[in-house]
Amino acid sequence: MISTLARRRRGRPSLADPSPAPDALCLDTALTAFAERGFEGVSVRDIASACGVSHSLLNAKFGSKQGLWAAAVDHGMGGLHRRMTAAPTRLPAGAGVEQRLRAACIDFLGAVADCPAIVQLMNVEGARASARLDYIVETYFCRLDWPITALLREGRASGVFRDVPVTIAFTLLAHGAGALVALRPLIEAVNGQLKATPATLDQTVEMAADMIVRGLLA
Amino acid sequence: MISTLARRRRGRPSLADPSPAPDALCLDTALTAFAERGFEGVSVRDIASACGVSHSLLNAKFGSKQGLWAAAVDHGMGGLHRRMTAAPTRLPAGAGVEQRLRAACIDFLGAVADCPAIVQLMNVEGARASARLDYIVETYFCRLDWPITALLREGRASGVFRDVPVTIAFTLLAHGAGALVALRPLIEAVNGQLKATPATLDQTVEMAADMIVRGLLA
DNA sequence: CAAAATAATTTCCACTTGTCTATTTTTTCG
DNA sequence: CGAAAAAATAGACAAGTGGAAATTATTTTG
Repeated sequence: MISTLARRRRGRPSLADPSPAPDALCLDTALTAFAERGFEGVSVRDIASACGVSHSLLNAKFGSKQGLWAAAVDHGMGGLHRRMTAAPTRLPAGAGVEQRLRAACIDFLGAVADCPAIVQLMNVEGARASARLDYIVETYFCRLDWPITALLREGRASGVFRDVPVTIAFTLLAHGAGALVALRPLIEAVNGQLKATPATLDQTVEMAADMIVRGLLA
Repeated sequence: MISTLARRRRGRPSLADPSPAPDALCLDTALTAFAERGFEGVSVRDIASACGVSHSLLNAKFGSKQGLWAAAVDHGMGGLHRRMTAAPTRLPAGAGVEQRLRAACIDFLGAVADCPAIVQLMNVEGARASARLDYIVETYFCRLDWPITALLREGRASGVFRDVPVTIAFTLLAHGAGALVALRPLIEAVNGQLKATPATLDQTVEMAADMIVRGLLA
């Protein structure tokens, strides 16, 4: 099944022309659509018209709807992973693991706020077993080598954090605090139609990160 | 829009025959399907054949696909709300708000584990604004009068908990800890294919509830 | 028991879906 | 230039969709 999902782009790379821009637009559009409405709730034609191309082009480029989905997930996951491993917030030298985890959580939630689709996608695909879920997990969650999980392990090993499994702490962060920024339509509706400003969003992110770190302290 | 979603069941109550059982089966099936695959990803025919009736019967009983969705949500929300307000875990007399909140969280997560569809549904519908999201929020989240939110307010007022908005704490519980039991396909895949036993599930629930309560303590 | 009313199914319709096969447009480079 | 190659589009197809009417089965009622 994975091979089916991984096999895409049947055309040829076109040595001279890279032209990555329109592709990225299509993949962003596709990822958002798949994340918000679920795989079966999106049509290739919707995505195509949303970024101004014909549906046949998407099928030609990515082989199938599944191929388009996999390419979109790769695109989004790649961006998130790159951002999470590349730009850690500056901290005073010798900052403890507690302080570093807090900063990493805030970084992570900022990245999710900029691209909520990944969390939304995990919410949608994680609800039931499928070849797509297997693809995501095997491709991106087998080696949970993100900075945050490393910090969780470090803090646990050094006795600063209590003995909480990494999966639990990470899920609380990604799906709990993540929901605060990835499910903004829901949060804003519950909070009474008042749109969240960047300032209140930052405040929310800090509070949520704080709650998680405090919940871990020994 | 709400009137459209709320209007359903055009037939007549049939004075002699209550026959609620098949209806409940259909609504359970529908709720699970809508939660796992999203509104547009489910066909009325799928739901109908899954519970052994014709698709026209569902349309006749609930007016439309939207009506079926609203009825399924009402059914599931009603069940959860009833369970949450009716059966609090027995606690030693004079238990503090911290202990009561921990018990309430565990109760809540147990209810979610028994009916993951509600959390899954909020994950799916909360990702983008829609008439359906408005219906849910206006019908069930305007008055957040669940035991848990009352405890959050009580603990905050009495100074036992820090000054964390109820929305943040509740979201961390419902979507973070909730994901641990509602997104079990994802969690089990990440944890390496080992199916969660009831015992490990209880352990997970307790740890997650513990983390949230600790995160709130002043 | 027939007649009326209700419940449920079958049938139909206009429309959308994914995928495949032409066809047309654009680019490349001798 | 201008032909070969590639990119993009248009069109066709069977399968599936929500909805509503037509039809059959079942129950209620006088």
